Amino acid sequence: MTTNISRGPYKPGRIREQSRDLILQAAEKEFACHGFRGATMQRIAESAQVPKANIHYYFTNKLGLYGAVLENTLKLWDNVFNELSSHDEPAHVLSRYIDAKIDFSRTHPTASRLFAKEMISGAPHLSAYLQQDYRLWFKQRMSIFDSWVAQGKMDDIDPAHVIFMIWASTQYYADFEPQILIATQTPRLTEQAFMDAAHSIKHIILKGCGIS
Amino acid sequence: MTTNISRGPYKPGRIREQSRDLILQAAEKEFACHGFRGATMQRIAESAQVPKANIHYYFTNKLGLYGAVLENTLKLWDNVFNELSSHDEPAHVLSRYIDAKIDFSRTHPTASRLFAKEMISGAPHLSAYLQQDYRLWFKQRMSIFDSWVAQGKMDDIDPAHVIFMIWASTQYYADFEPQILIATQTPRLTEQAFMDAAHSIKHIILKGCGIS
DNA sequence: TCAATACTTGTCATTATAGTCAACTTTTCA
DNA sequence: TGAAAAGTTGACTATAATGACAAGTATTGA
Repeated sequence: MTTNISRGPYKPGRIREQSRDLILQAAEKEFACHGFRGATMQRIAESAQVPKANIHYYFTNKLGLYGAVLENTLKLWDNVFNELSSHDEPAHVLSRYIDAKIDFSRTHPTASRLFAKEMISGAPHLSAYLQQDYRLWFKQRMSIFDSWVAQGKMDDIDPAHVIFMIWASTQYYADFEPQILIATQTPRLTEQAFMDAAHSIKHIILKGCGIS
Repeated sequence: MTTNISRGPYKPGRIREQSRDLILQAAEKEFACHGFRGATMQRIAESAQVPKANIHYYFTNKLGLYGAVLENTLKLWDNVFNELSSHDEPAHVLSRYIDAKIDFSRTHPTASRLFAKEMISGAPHLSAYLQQDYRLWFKQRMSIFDSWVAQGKMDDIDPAHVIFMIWASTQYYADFEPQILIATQTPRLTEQAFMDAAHSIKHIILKGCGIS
């Protein structure tokens, strides 16, 4: 960098933040596509258009970089998780949640894929996260479903499977995009395609659970 | 090998077949866990308990080995694909298909994960396959669904999304096993757990599609 | 039995990868 | 403005990866 024109006024830590973000973005793509082992620092550097040594200035090593990428990604996931709130009718709550999940698949496909790759590999770097917030979240949402069942607002289905079905169906549109594109013979997934998907998923899940 | 005791009578090509299988099995695990780039020939060799050079005797190179693994895996997939037949009532056909898919997730989790990893990476090694059999299969099944809709046997839902939902929901139990185990607080997925999953998925899909 | 074929494997060459380092440039702030 | 801090980067090292090869062993069938 020889100029500071397009960056606004300099503040301490500002360059740091920007460079880190640039590298993190490139790393997310590379890790999502090739996994932890398959990704290379050289390719990440090329993708971010910085020398490889620059990455090591901001991140201790490959694992540290991966950890930072994961941390970034988990923050996004948490936001979507929290869309599934309790203080409402099941139809409304689930509709909102499915919409939010599909929207996440549309706007953050690489984050979804990164998470999926990590899971398929046995989640070796996510145990800490999964053991804490995630389990609590899951437990709480399960009890919401249970109360709906008790109130006769939905069929008596194991809530876990309902949640898994929502997760699976919505993430599919990010993770398995190539398969969908070839099946549907379209060059890319349009916003309309995501809306259609959300509509179908909502129809099947709500009606399938006996929620009116 | 110094003996032939446990192998039965020798026939030309028999050793070849056995050694290839041994290596292919180890390779499937390694590729499923770490992807093409992340897998190493050395680890595959150790897992198969053969010297690395032995792998190169049976397979031209890493890509050739990966191709052989993929080919093996796709044969398994095709068998399950063909479970979705047309000559029956939708409830029966879809039930059978969901059962077959869940059964595949239970009995061939690594095959499922291998396929998932390949898809998430953009399916760089599957284009040939996806462009041929797969598209035809998909088209044909879509028209079956369309006829069901026309006959009033199911709701007017885009069949593509129904198929994607079935694929996503059933494969989830193989691909995202760690997430499920931690959520449900169980050490492993039992056969009963798979049966419960199939039951819930069938309930939601069938009822959700308005199939009686 | 024995030559031909099939299979095995230790060793090596080449390349690719993670990570280091010191020299250099840019930015800050007193 | 100028010294200190922050950031940049080319060149380097050590390690780990793919894959080649030749010398060996086992198996076959005539």
